[in-house]
Amino acid sequence: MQLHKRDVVEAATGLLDDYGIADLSMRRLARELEVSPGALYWHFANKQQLLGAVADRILGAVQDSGGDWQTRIVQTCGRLREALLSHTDGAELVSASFAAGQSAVMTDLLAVLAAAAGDAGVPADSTESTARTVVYFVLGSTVDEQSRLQWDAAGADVSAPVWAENSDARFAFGLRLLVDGIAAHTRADVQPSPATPG
Amino acid sequence: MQLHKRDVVEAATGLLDDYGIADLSMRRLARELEVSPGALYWHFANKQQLLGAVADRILGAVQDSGGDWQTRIVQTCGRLREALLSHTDGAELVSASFAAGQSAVMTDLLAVLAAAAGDAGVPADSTESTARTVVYFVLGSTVDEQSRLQWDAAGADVSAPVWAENSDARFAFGLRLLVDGIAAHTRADVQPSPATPG
DNA sequence: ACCTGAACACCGTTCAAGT
DNA sequence: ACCTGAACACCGTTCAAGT
Repeated sequence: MQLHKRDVVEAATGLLDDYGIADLSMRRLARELEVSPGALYWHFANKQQLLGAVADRILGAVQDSGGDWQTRIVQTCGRLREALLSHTDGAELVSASFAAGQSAVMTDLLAVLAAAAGDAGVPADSTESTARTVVYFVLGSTVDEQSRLQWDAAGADVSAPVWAENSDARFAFGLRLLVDGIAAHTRADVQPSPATPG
Repeated sequence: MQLHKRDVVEAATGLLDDYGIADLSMRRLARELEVSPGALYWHFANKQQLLGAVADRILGAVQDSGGDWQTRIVQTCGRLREALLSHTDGAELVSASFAAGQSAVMTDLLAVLAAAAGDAGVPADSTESTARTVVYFVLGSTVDEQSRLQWDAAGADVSAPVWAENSDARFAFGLRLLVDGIAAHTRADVQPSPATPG
């Protein structure tokens, strides 16, 4: 029967979960779907685009939450991290798709974070920089965390749980640094930086 | 004559500068050096390790600077960014090597930033998280900036200089957010976060 | 000690030709 | 419209054998 975009993305996600990003190749995916490699190129222009679709599938459940700007940022980032951690190499895949500009959901998330920054009082011409800074942190730290996690799982290291227990706290700390930075940059009564004129 | 590690790294850097990371393959590098592909594996265990050596070459000029903690962070990050931008796909290569734990210089930089955070008054058990958060920002934003830069250079887009003029400011803004966050987290007279007890 | 030659087991992508 | 078959131009890595 006919091959549909959704089947391809689903199979790709399965391959990712079971074998990791290194084994997620167009040829292997085609084999899994029992089609020829060329068939995939009828549905997707190239591998990057297909990976972008997988990224968006992974990020499906991450939407805007209510509350004040701090809550919105913290919740969005927390959900983003959870989504990445729930798939093998999820952080690496989404990170690459984001860098390649192939994830529509990441673009949406950027807008959500920028809006929160706006509500915090960040000047309009800096809300996107703010949002990107937050995203760089979440992606960077989660890639790190996940590579350690998976390395430990493979090696069956005894000291693994120690790392794992700290990773929540590490993430929360970095995120708070950013939220506090946004808050500081926004309060008129605090001079944010010695070099700032006015 | 004999092939030395340094010659290999130098040739790899040349290939990177001239053709980008996608064309920096072990086989192509071997061809450039007029040796067989297998020869490279006498000097380097694998491609990751070789890329790590290239990363460290790129980062050679980034050391610690004097001054107070804010100056040290800002200068270190500025030099890091400059080093990355001065090689084709430099940010992407160093980012990958950092994630793979193959860059000794990035480890040193992390220590420099952690020390600066300590001087700022960040508790000892959080200086590394702080340093990593800063590094995630520099790598993430510079990967972004460089991909836009190189895309514009390839397309000869007229609106390219507009982006370029803003990228210094965008980088400075994100970095200030982090520095302000560190400062806020450190001053006893400012309650960093509503949820913080004590 | 250092390198060659040749192999192994793969890649992404294209495209004429088929149904 | 959708897919096959086969090709093109590559990869990273290993390893017996040579010098």
